[in-house]
Amino acid sequence: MTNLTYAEENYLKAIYQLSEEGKKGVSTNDIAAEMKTKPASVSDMLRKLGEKEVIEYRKYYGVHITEEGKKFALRTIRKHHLWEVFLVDKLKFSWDEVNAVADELQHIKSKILIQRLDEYLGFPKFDPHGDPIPDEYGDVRARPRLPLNELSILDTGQIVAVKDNSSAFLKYLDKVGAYIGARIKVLEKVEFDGSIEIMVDNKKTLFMSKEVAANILIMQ
Amino acid sequence: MTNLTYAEENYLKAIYQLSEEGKKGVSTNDIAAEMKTKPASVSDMLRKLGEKEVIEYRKYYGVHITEEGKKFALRTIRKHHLWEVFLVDKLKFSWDEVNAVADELQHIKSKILIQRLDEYLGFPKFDPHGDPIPDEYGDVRARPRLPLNELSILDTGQIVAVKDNSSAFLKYLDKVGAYIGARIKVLEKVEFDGSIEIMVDNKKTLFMSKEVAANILIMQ
DNA sequence: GAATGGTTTTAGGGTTGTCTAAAAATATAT
DNA sequence: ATATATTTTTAGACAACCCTAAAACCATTC
Repeated sequence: MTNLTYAEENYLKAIYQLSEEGKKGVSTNDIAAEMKTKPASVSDMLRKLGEKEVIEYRKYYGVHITEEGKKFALRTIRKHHLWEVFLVDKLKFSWDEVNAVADELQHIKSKILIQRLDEYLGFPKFDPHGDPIPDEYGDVRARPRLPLNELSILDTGQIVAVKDNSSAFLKYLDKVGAYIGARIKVLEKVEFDGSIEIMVDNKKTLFMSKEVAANILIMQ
Repeated sequence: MTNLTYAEENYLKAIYQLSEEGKKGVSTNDIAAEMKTKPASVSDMLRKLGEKEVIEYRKYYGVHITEEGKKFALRTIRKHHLWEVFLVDKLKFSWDEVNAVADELQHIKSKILIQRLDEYLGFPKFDPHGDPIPDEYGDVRARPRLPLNELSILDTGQIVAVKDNSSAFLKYLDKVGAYIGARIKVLEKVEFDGSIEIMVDNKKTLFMSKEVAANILIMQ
């Protein structure tokens, strides 16, 4: 049975999360940014993770996580989220304080510990940020998805899918930067025509018609 | 402010505990046995801990922990014990399952986490094994001490001091292996003369008169 | 006061994970 | 399609730990 070090667990979790956002192969640079490390270090680690067959690694062509790798990543994510629930529900941490501590706690290896903790917390399905907690088998109870035009002002969420898969529509989304995985926030809704203004990834604002918004699915 | 790695924290905790037992300098071999590692690795680590001034290290002459080092060790011990209480009281672990998990949990760095955990557990003063938990400032609420002859059959404890400090008495204790720090268990009490039979360190049994037992102080 | 036995340290090497600097490969633009 | 820019990988080093084998040291004993 493959055993991963703390660092490997962290990398794998990051790779899984990045690949869930974009759905395509994940780049060395992205991983380096996410892990706050240098691309050279990432290359090194990718080689190791490739040898352990938790990722599929083709030099210069980014990374895909394997089924085995997903299991490991989801296990770490499950532990991270359960500890977050513990910190908020039991120890009265505020939701913005928990991430750093959970980053350490997520590596504790005892399986029975996590089972007991899960039970103690009442088998929670979502963490304090609303992210779903994978179950023991790595299954995730997905949050309901809403068309973007049904959100209210100041609502936030993440683009998880599109209804219209026409190439023209996807091309448009690509151009404006509204990719799958983007974090959005509704800044303005125009009553007259239903068009909205959103903030994408806390970086740039974007206007779109009601028709476009209706085809973008948001997970809150 | 000095920062210690996980391994350094583990060594320091072991050194502190060994030095509490024997009161003299701690030997490289003893540390290696305690840490389940090799003497050569210990030498390496002692050099590092010496540089960080948490121990006083004279080559070939064993080790003394410094005041600074004690603080670190007590902090780790406090965390270890608090997590043990959490595992037993909240997650329903049995007292013999907790040590391995607590060995991992004791390294989690967040100060506020430990404060909140302490509060959540009701500021416990003793861990599930009866060992006292150092407070935030490293102070330990000592357990009441009893003369060995006042224990009952099957009572357990640890030799923490002797009343009679005569060299003859200490020599005798040394010879029979009843050193400070030894774990004892009362196996038999003879009504007639008050003499008792005890198990020392789960290794060997020992008979002693009431007079001798009365001079040995036990912490339960 | 030398020889012996046990303990401790040094020397040298392996793994994990990080870095900088330079080389190699890919992507983009004219 | 070739030059340029960007991304990614390799090379070489370093720190933290651990190991084995050999050397150095200490404490006895004769």
